[in-house]
Amino acid sequence: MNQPAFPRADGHIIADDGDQLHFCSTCAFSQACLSEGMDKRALNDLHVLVEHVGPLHAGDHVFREGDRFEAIAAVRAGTVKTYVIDPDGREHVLGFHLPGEVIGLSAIDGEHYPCNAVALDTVMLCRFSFPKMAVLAAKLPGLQKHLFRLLSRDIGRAALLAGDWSADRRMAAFLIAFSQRLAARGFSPNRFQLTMARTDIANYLRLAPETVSRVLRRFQQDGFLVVDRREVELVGREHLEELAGPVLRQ
Amino acid sequence: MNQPAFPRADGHIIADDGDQLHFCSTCAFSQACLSEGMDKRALNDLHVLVEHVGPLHAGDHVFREGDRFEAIAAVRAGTVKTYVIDPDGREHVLGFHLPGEVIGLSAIDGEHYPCNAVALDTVMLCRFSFPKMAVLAAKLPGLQKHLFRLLSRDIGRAALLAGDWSADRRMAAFLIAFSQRLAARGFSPNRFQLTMARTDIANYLRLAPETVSRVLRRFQQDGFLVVDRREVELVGREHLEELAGPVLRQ
DNA sequence: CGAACACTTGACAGCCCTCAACGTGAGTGG
DNA sequence: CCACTCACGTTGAGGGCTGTCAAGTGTTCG
Repeated sequence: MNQPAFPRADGHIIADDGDQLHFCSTCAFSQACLSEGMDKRALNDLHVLVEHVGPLHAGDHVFREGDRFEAIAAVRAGTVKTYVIDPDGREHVLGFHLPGEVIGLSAIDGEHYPCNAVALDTVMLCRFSFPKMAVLAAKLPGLQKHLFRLLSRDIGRAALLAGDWSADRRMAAFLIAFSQRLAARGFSPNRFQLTMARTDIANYLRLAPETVSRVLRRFQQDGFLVVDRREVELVGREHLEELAGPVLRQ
Repeated sequence: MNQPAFPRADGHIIADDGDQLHFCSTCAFSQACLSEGMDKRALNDLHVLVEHVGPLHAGDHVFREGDRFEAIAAVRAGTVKTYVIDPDGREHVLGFHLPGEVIGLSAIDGEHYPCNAVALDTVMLCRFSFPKMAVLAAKLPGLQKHLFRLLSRDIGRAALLAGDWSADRRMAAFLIAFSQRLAARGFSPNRFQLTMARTDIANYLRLAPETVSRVLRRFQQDGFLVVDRREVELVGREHLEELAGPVLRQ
């Protein structure tokens, strides 16, 4: 029996709400814990740490730069953008976080969050006190290993888009990576909604919004992509993958 | 009594060699362990994991992309460069690792190292089996916490140079960050040797080698810097820090 | 001493940013 | 229902930063 803890977010990507005895199926931790053969008691230890948060609405902040770091959170539904504002007032987008992904990891080293996290649409979160989770990780090798891997993965991910790639390659890499992450959660890989504004994509890819617009138009003219406002369809996926290959190292 | 396990690397930055009972004073782990009040037995547990490696010479690889991941390593002396080669044969430098810093963390998520690591000069390492270290981390909360922080720190560091900064800002940020890291290990902050080639700096900063050369020349003309081959002196440190500020978020 | 390599310097071009104007769609209030 | 507003997105013109290409200089090492 599934007893939602919060109202369902209409029209937004969400898998399930979990309940008192089960984790959300898309939870960043459930897989790790189940596959590591945790016993029921151990699983329950982790489960009681979960604090469901939400729904947050577009523009609501999950945390702000400088807030005291206490918890990491797994996105359960919606999209979260992490960003910083530089001294000139320019926004730098650090990442977009989809259901099943974890935010707040970069705050572990320090007392405070080093960036802002804002909901781009209706967002539901599973919040975990990090100190408590660390204590539990010492008792559950599977959980510890999973945390290490999550952290390690983000190091590699951050290095990805850091290369000096052309606007075309960066845009293609963004689309392919977004598609792959959606597919991993069971959503359609070739037709999906971009939940963020062009400006956000631009600030993430280190491009001007105008350049994002122009590249998307050219992709469409060349027949790789169909764009309708924020909805995209990857028609010529092979070509996009070829462009993205060097960036994503695939 | 200090009984070196390996010949000292002449002329290269090195603090001490550690011995059977003590860690190297610059070791990435010793601080954490000591400050967490580990008992002697615990400290010894960690100590027996250490495997001293070296000396490696310029051009020797610590590991190569695709090698099976087994261990992380703390640099004890010298400089290690991590890099990947893209399909077009271009080299992308992911980072430079100075004494006291740890390499291999990005490999934790996966069976194999995702990049190459090569010695730029004479390098000494302390090698730690990661599986064994993880087991120990479950017993030593201080060690676990330290590992989490090391990983978290690298996420933030990777995001730093990812921004779209001018060549001047990137170069200044590189110099200031390098200086700060040297200073943290007790070396001179304002006069030091760049242990890597201009091309390496360029591949790290996503610039052409010619641009690196031109920016350094201009910095010198403007009186912020004195450059003699690979030796640099930060004369106008304030101005460099001002340039680097937005990049380093300081 | 010669060769290979690292580095520097200059000329030129191209990618992408900036600036500006316009189009478009969603939400709002009359 | 419609006009209005405003944010978002698109399109065009022009320029600047930095990459590319080429040549020359300096240094190291066999």
